[in-house]
Amino acid sequence: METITIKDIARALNLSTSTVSRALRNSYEINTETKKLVMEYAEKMNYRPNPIALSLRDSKSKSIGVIIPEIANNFFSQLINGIESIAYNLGYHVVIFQSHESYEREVANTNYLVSRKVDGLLVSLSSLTTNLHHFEELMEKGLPIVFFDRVPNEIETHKVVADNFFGSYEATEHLIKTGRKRIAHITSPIYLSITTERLAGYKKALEDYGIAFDESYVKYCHHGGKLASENEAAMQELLDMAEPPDAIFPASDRLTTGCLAVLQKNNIRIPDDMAIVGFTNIGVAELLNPPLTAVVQPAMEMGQQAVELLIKLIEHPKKTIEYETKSFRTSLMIRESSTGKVHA
Amino acid sequence: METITIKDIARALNLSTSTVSRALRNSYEINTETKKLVMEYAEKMNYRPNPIALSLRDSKSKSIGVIIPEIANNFFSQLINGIESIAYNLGYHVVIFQSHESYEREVANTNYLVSRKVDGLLVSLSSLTTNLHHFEELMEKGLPIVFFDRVPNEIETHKVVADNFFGSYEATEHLIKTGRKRIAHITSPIYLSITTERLAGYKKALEDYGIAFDESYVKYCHHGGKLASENEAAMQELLDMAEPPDAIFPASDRLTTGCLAVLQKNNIRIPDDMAIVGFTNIGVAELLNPPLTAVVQPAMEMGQQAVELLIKLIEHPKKTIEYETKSFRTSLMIRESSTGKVHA
DNA sequence: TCCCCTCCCGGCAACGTTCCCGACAACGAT
DNA sequence: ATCGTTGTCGGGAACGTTGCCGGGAGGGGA
Repeated sequence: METITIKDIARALNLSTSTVSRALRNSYEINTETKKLVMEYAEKMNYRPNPIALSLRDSKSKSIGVIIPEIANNFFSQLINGIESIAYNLGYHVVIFQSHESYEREVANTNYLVSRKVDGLLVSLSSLTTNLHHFEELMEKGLPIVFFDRVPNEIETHKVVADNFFGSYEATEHLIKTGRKRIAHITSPIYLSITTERLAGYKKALEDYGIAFDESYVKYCHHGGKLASENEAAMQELLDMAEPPDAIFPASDRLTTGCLAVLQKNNIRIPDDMAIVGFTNIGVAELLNPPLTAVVQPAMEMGQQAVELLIKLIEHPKKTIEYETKSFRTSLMIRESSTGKVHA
Repeated sequence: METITIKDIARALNLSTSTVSRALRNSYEINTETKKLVMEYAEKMNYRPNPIALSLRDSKSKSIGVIIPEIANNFFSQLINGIESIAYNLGYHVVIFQSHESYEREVANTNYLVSRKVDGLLVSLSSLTTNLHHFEELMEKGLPIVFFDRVPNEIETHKVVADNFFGSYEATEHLIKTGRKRIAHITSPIYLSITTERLAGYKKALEDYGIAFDESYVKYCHHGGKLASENEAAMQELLDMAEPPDAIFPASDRLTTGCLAVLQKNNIRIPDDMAIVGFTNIGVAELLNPPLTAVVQPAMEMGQQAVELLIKLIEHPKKTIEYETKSFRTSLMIRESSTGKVHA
């Protein structure tokens, strides 16, 4: 691993390290020929500045940390693609951590990333996070943070979200218009921003169409791995009701597939006995049985927007900026799970 | 971002930095009381050693780089979960990069990770990589690399793979035993290890059951995004044959969903007109239409094994080790896409 | 001739940490 | 009293880079 340093170049060319450094940065106070000499030699020896030394010097790492609940989820992995494409072009390095829906791991990851001197953080909250102290502290210390998807109300900074109210309204409206009366909503814990927003859209649609809101048709579940049974239990409760729902609207990727599995296991015909519309970016929605109607978020664009805002924050820290919340429209992809056209 | 350093502690306690450093490392040559004093003060002030300074000092970063074709793929994201769980416990930090099936990006990512001084690399080759020079060079310089899934024959190091031959044999055998005669195989470019191994298993099963191998039933496609049309074209060629196949065996996640989409678009009944078995870790296989028979790889375990081997290599570099190739058995999950039982 | 200014370039410190090399006191042994 | 030992600690260098300061050579103007 003998990497060449500025010192090596200086020694080889009989110059000082300062001169070499400035020559490489194309400083005006270095003779043109000297610059050429240095740059050609550096090129020849394949010199690459040591980013660690640079980080130590001016405590900047040209890297940003991303904390998400989990990677194995289409919405988040698409979002990461968006983040990476932009960050890469702007010379930033992306470090990804998963909270696995655990508050403790979220805190641990945050601390780790900060000790690694990331220049900023991109965060989507874990479903078990109620205490935001670890982020508040960092923001007070001046570390730029941009939240996306699951964002905290209590913290003021840039945020990037989908128009959850609209997406949820549109989905619910669609179910109503296709004749459903008893629409259940399975969603995340109530202290998540996406939960309240989607719940609100759901309620508003019911209200606008004169359907009474029934709390017993709403179930709150965690997303996390071990808690998948929670999802199943909630579904079972719904199915066991005196008047079970005739449609279900799960509010996330994980919940959607969970619901589908339970319905399939109980041999419930979709959409005949139960319509379903998922708030999900799952890639194979049209290959499902039946093809799944879905509220799709522009995940890639959301990732791009988030990282752009973050980098703006990093590179212009002085500017006391108006923090903004970018909202992206979702799109409703109507398929058979909610309409029941042909059905192979 | 005023973080406390060893110097601050030294100044506050009227000691030298050396003493503080040794006290914190619990060195035997420091007075017990002094140690206690230092450690308590450090604890109180929430001192955390600066990993960047440490990296600079002994050019180790306690971090490992992962280069994979893409994250938005169940096999790889499960694998990453395995990698992270182990690495985290062993005090290593995981940096993930996607090659997006591009040779250029693979090289760029490799260089970047190396310049960031990762202690080792975990790599699954892009489908367009034929030149391995960038990895060979690093290995000569002493950087530990472990390959997984798509591994190069030409490089000697630890490797972690699925038993692709077996998985492919078993899938093909299953199709034969359920009465299929003309089994097509859609796979990756031939210079990928997984391609040749899976192809070999496929051929062997045909041979063992007395079915002649027909090259025109094998199609080679790239995985990458823009090249999805390639997959579609290959499928169409198969369907347009004089004697089209009665079963299809795609060799990866992406290819499997691609094939399913084409079949659906052409209104081909599965499994009546065409059976399908996918070499895929897709999470919703049983929710597909129809539920998909799949060769599943123990992705998480493979990730764990790979990172364990890598860290062993990193931490015991002197030991001239016998390089080993760990092979994991796949499991065949039989569902309706290949059997055609009930079919809602 | 003297002075000042411009053009180049080198020396040094600093970022945070550890390691090597000493230094000095106290103490027992000779 | 002298010497080596042990127990504690400090000083300095080093990792790679950049910024500040300073300095010499050469040229132009008074």
